[in-house]
Amino acid sequence: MPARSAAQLSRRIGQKKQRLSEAERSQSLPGTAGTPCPKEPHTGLPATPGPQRSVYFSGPQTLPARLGPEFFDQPAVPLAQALLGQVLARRLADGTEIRGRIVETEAYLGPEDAAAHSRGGRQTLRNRGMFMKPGTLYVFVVYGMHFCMNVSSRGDGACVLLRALEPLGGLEAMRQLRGTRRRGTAGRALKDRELCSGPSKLCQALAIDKSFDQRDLAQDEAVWLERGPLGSGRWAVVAAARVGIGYAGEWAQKPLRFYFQGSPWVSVLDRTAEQDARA
DNA sequence: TAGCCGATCCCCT
DNA sequence: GGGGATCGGCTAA
Repeated sequence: MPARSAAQLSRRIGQKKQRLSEAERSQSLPGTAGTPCPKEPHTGLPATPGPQRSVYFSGPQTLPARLGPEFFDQPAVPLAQALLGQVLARRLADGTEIRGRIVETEAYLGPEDAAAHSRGGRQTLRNRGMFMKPGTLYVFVVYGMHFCMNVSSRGDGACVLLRALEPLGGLEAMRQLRGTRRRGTAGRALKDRELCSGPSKLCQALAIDKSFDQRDLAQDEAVWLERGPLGSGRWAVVAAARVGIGYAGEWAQKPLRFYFQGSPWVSVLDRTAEQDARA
């Protein structure tokens, strides 16, 4: 199967990625508590101490860093690049807030893109979120058991897949959420690097499931995007082939995956693309 | 560390 | 009925 061999090749490349030094660990941001949502998962952890309300839902004195609809209203490629360095935030039912900096994305361009679920202009019940307004989430099930999270961009059927995060806050909640669905691995704590280094891993770590499909990232109270303190300015960005789409012919080779060069949090490295980026 | 491969089931044709 | 934007355990070296 071409897709499988491409994925395996990509994984081989990724397994060479550099070790994460302890010094590179990011410190957790202070958590905040908010209004629980009845159907949201609980981590079982006590809500982190701090202000009772998130700054994003508090009084007018606080200046929200939340990214609004205008941020998402750009084509898939620039949006995929602009998302790098921004912070994805999630508030669980028990008030625990989880944050991660986006370090890897993939652009899916719409009907002309043979790798996109919207290829050929096909619009189904499943992929409706791809055709909704920029900033709408498109969450789908892959391989029958994993979720992947996309953000729709400008352009019908175009979107950006979020592939990896650098965990910033709520790491213990992430670890717990990631641990609940793993088979036969009770006892082994996941390393920080294993929490969000993949599209389905980050969905697990942030408790993102199908119920988040078609939500508005610019409006939702349980998941939102914050402007990263550093943006993507201090990192070189690698443009590489997308992962796991070997079936897509020439589209499989197009450099529509973007990640921070040298980031230990990226899911799959592409050394060739990195050399091209340096040249 | 590299490579192999099974799990699992939704959604589309 | 079959494919799939993944993950992680197992084995060999």
